Amino acid sequence: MAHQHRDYEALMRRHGFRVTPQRQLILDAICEGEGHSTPEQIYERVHAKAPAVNRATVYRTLDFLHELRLVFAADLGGGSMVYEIAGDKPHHHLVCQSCGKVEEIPHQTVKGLFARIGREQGFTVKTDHLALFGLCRDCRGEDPGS
Amino acid sequence: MAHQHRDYEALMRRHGFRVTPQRQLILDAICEGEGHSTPEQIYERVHAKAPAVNRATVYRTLDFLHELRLVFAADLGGGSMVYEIAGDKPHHHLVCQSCGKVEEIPHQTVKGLFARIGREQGFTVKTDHLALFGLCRDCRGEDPGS
DNA sequence: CTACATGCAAAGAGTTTGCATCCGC
DNA sequence: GCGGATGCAAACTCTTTGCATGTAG
Repeated sequence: MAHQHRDYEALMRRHGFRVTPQRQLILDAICEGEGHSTPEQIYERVHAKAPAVNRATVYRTLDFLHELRLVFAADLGGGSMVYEIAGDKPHHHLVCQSCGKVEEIPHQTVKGLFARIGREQGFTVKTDHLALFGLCRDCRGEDPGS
Repeated sequence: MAHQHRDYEALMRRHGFRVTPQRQLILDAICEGEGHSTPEQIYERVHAKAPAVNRATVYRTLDFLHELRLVFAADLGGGSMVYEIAGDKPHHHLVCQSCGKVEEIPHQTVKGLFARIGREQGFTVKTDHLALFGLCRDCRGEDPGS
């Protein structure tokens, strides 16, 4: 299926897990998303190709892929977690509370903070997708009271 | 009821809202928590004093108090939001994924990042309680594969 | 052939909503 | 007394779980 990332099949097998069609379909669906996908979106993409696949399998597989570090998981506050294919450098998100727009923060910007926390508090930050909420360039200034 | 924070009654009335016994009880319960409380914990504290108060009222009131900025809300990943009385300087949290311990990050540590994001990306961060997940001093080094 | 993975259906947690009643102002 | 606030119960969303069946290795 030519995923852009490295040999996920070998990774699964090396850890003693099986490579099933469902796992491949779900991984494909995450890649198709080009960005963040909710479990429901992933389920729908998979379901379009393979109607027999169950929601529970999607949830179980997303946990599984996240544990194998094949996907990133983030809570962008939309009610569901969102998942994204791993492999590129980590990046983080700014979520506008007014218009809902999501923009990225380069890891470079955040790196210093994580390092400082490691140094000063002895805590290793493992958040792979940080989400910060606030007002984007277009919406700030429009939101007086709230 | 001598809350440590400023005149919440006037604030509510100024915005055209009513000061009800439920709202006072819920505010009290948040203060008693001394830290983060889930809606359920708050409900239980209120319910002990006033069994007639309903869960729905707790949820509605927490939203209400958050909108008035009388309480902070944070998602520490425990399944429920957590609420804390506002008024002190903002602070943020490190949540250990191994032992569950929660420690604080001084706002000072995070401030630089928020400022940088405002400067470089034109985005005003409004996250009042940031939560970062990872491994605390005691747990790092213990967690090889995962 | 055996243990891991899946499908199904049901349960579970946390939260929200419609509507009649209540009560603060 | 008017309109916001509450209680109640039901619904709703997202996710998890038990168990029988299926299948990868």
